[in-house]
Amino acid sequence: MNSMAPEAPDGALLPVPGLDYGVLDELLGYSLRRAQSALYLDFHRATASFDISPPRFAALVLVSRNAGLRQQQLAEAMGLHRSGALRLTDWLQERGWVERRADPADARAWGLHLTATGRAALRQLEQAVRAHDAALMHALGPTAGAMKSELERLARIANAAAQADQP
Amino acid sequence: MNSMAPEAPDGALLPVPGLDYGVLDELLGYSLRRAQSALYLDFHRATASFDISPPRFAALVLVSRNAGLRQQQLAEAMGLHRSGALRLTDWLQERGWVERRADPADARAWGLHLTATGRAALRQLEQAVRAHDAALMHALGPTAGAMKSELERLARIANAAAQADQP
DNA sequence: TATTGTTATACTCTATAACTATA
DNA sequence: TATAGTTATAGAGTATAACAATA
Repeated sequence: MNSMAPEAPDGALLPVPGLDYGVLDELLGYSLRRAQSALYLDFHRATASFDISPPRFAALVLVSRNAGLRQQQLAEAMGLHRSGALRLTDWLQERGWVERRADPADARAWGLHLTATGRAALRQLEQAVRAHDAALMHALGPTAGAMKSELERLARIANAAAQADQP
Repeated sequence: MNSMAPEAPDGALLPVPGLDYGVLDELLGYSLRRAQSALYLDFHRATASFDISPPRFAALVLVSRNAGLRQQQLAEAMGLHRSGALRLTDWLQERGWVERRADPADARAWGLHLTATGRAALRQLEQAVRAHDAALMHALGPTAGAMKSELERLARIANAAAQADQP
């Protein structure tokens, strides 16, 4: 294996015949985890020629579509602490894909911008990721669109539940 | 915050109004990621009084339902490298929830067993996790069962896609 | 030779805490 | 006083590689 991509799990999170999964088999959450694991492995396969990961890809897209984005905004968009957005930005900048420019409106902040190299990388990556996703939706068949909507609804429901007892 | 639970993400992976998500909004994979993020946060909230995480809970359930499980089998069931199963087992053993006993059939292997403390912890945890999951399924409404089946189908499809070009 | 487990190491992804500069 | 970013540190969750003991 000579890919430089981040380490993927060693194997699939598939039910092993003969093992008793107890409550796990009854949980919606565990089904979601199994699906997430499988999609992550396939994302990894589809982007194996790039040194990328889902959060790195998402950050690249967000910067490309929102030129001048600040690190704090990137953190909010990705559900991260600001220190996490900083590390992600460092990584993208080291690869020459993103640059920090002074923000004219606030001397504390950086505006993030794609470089020409970053735009070229994103063009290729986006094609690979779109193909990977389209293949999955095609294999799912006519219910794929409904599934995507239901996942969005589930995300809203679970976010509301998670925040219900936070201050 | 005085929970000892592992660090949860700082915030929700929710769409931020005014930001352009580009291709991300079109991807089934990103919808799944948003749902997974929200469920993870809610799992964390539901188990905040325990020092637990989804993989630790899954490992505890697997050991409880398959007494004498070997570390290698735990790794396979969870899609991990054997070194990951070792660390998970170390963690469960340090807390006194699981013990390693000599495997009578193979002197290289350990058989993993729940302790009385582990059984008591699992009883409480399983109750909290079941309640968390049932609340989500209830909020989803009559389509919840179908959603779970569709997630299982998606996992099978994506696993097949991921393995299609592996040797 | 192949398998089980261990040790040592490394990298990603996340956090917290204490700090600086600016608002 | 609050916010944007940085630095230093930590820990979970993964991996790889080299090793010992056993099959």
